[in-house]
Amino acid sequence: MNALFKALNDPTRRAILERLRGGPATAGAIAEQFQFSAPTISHHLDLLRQADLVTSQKQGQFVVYTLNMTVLDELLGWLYQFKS
Amino acid sequence: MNALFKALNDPTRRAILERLRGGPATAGAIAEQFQFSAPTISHHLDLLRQADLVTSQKQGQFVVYTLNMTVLDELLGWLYQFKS
DNA sequence: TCAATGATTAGACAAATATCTAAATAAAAT
DNA sequence: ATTTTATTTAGATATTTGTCTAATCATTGA
Repeated sequence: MNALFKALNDPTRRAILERLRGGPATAGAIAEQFQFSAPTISHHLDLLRQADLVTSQKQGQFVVYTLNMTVLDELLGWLYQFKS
Repeated sequence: MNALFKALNDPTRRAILERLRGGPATAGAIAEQFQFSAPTISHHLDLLRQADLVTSQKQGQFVVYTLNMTVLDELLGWLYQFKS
């Protein structure tokens, strides 16, 4: 839960998640979208993976990142306790 | 949105929100629940208020904090874009 | 085999964060 | 009036965080 909130507490990482809503993408393709350096984006992707918000598969020299929606259920569950 | 995620990115603040689920409470009553100093809790309450997750009313020398659930809808809305 | 490409790791640094103690403010009680 | 109680503000400090450049690793292509 800590890693989840931590991962979401950054606009760049949230933008990456929104980008992945449109389908999986390589680290490089994701990085192109932002003004930050590739290592910076790589670090953001690492934090997203630590939170289990994304998964990564190596395909040749590329690394493909995919959104993992299941962990969001945990968050939704936490939020729903406040709705009532 | 930034202030919201920032406010949620701390276990103490999340515990404060859960505490307020049981009803409004004074700053002192909230602080008693934790090992941190009163100023520290006051600061956490300030961040929660900045995110509009709580409201505060002064009652005599006390300050009563109340959970504000409406802002959570914004968060739920953001999350739901990923559910489908 | 060697060079190029995609990505991560390592290390540095400035900015933000969580905490504390001490001081200030404000209301209540003596 | 003075003291006590509730809370916040101010200032300090150690830790965490986001970013960068340089270096490394791994795969592909010449």
